[in-house]
Amino acid sequence: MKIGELARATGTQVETIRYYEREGLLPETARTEGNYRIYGDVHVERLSFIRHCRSLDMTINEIRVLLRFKDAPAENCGEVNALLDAHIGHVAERIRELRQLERQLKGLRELCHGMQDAGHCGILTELAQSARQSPAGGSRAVGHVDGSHKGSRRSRTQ
Amino acid sequence: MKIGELARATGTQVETIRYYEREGLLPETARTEGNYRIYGDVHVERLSFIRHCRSLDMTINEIRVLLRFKDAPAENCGEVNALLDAHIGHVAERIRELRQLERQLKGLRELCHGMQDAGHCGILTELAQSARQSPAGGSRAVGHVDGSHKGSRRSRTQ
DNA sequence: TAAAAACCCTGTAGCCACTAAAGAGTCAAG
DNA sequence: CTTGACTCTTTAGTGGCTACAGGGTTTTTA
Repeated sequence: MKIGELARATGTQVETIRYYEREGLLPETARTEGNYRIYGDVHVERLSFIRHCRSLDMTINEIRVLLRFKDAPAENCGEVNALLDAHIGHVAERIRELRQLERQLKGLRELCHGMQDAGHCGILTELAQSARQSPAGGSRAVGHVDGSHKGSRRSRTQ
Repeated sequence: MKIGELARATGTQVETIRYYEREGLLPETARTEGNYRIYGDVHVERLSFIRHCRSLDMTINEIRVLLRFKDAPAENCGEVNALLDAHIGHVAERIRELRQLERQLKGLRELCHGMQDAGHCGILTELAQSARQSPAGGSRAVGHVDGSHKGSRRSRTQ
């Protein structure tokens, strides 16, 4: 099959497939005479694996590690468990951070309900105070979970 | 004061201050004879405002809107409330997504507790299945809240 | 059979909010 | 007068794609 078919079979964009190849997640394939990439079932499975991992918000590097184990099935999979545990930890931590952030934002929102002039708006006044400990973007945790933007993008493009 | 002092006064990196100037969040300031930027208390307040907003995970564009209202205090602040409500909505939505993600990851983790060989690891096997509806990176919501990576960075650099 | 449409190729630039680094200039202390 | 701390501008990098531009190839349609 050609790249477009693989894209349709896995719900991936064509450019993304070529990107994964550049990144070494997918192998370089054979080409047709006209220089088109040719894929088979093995590629569908591998790309599904990658996309499934991405839907679980793993990074490309995390996926690289998992693929190494997939490619060497005799190895012990303890490291797979460790990677997953770490990832779960990061997600849990990000949830804690966002909950804290939500509390702060709601507290801020309480400061202005009316439609008065911006010069007396409690929100703007409060925000102008020197920032205290910043819990969301500025905490000191180890995780690698994103801030509050950028999630759920595919919806807008697909 | 010079840029380094402003940086210390607000807990911001020097490069970030210059970046905000380029982006138009901070005004271009007067310079010394030696071409050094000079700042005053007004800049400390404005930069504190910006950093406080960033610590609440607002985007540069959202902050731009808030600054417009700060700069025009006679305007009605209803739009400030609307912006904040939208932001709270995005954060709440990202929390829901991450909770769902956490459930999925824990379910996956249940599939392998032992230290068997990777060829029989339930996790790798499951991940190789065709991806179903992806709830985290692939949902179709409107929010702009990040995935599970990249949060809490300042810790590692400061 | 020829034209049009659909598909594919490579390479490059953009997104966001910074961060880092190169290479040069300025200034204060010893 | 040298050292070192500070500052300047410009450029490139981060992640995970996405979106062109400018071509070539294949398939469909008239």
